[in-house]
Amino acid sequence: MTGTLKIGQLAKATGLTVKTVRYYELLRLLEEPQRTESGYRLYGPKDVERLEFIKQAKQLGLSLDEIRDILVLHEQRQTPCVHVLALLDQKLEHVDVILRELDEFRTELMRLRAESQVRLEQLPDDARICGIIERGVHAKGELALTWLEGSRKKS
Amino acid sequence: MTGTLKIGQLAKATGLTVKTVRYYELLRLLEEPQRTESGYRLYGPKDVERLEFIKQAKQLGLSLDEIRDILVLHEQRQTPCVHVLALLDQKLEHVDVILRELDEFRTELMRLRAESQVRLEQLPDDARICGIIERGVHAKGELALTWLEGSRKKS
DNA sequence: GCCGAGCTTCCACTCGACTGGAGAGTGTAT
DNA sequence: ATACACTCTCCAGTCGAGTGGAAGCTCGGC
Repeated sequence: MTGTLKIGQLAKATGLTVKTVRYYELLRLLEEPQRTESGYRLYGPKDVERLEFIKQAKQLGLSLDEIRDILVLHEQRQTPCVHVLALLDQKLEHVDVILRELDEFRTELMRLRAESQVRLEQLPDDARICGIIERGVHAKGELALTWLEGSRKKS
Repeated sequence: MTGTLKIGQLAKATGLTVKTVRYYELLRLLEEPQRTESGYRLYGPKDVERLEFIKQAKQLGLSLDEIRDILVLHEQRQTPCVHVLALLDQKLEHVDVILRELDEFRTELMRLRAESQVRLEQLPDDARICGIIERGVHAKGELALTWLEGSRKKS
């Protein structure tokens, strides 16, 4: 119990925000911390470690739900590694599918782009709305598209 | 104005739901339709065409906002093709970045997986929480990860 | 005259991982 | 004594593209 940190210090130490730390507690990713008399949360090095773990796991593409499952296994003194390995295999498969679809989609976009540049010169203005789009896309890539949409939030 | 369709028929014709059609109207992707005396929406072939256009554009990874912009250009009798071409170039660049990051991430996952399987045999139980995760990830792939997260909704 | 399908509006909810802000209490430096 | 930073709880909002459902018209057939 050396080094009791208040939430702001914990946040700074881990590079998260105070809000995020409290949010993780709400989702039971962190155990309920000790409190001062006045109700301030107090944290120790184990909490720093735990948050670092969570950050790493997020980097691996695990959801907070999945991370909590791992943490629960750990609390029950089980070794979550086998579980984690299966999870990673799943992610890998997932990534493979997206990679394949995205590559196909890329090819499609390239094709469309190349074709359209020719067309812009040849037929300037007889398309209904926009000939480029109306020429359409033949790749299916349901999954990849969903992700591309999702990606807009950060771009 | 031949072939006036009610909303359900339009939906069936385009493979969308009634709800979605009304939603697109709300977002001003469709013009306000004519109504019957009793208030039912009435659509014509131009609307079918417009919805097909929207579907195609979505397949190309455009957002409803982007699609509306294109449609507005069209309504102002401008040719949106040049605009669209720029948009597609942007998408393409976007996809390229994701592809690169995702590939890097895949490599990282593979490495971790391979390493971990060795480790599972060698050191069954001395990790803090889960050695696999704690060995960490060295690829950065901020963008790719965001998308992987986004992808969970459909999986 | 009545049933059911289809239409209307309006409001709320979904998903995930937060973020923003109000209003109140606490801790510390001047 | 007071300013200011920090903390507390609680509620609501964000993003995008819809979906769900209630309450109430309307249309067509029997």
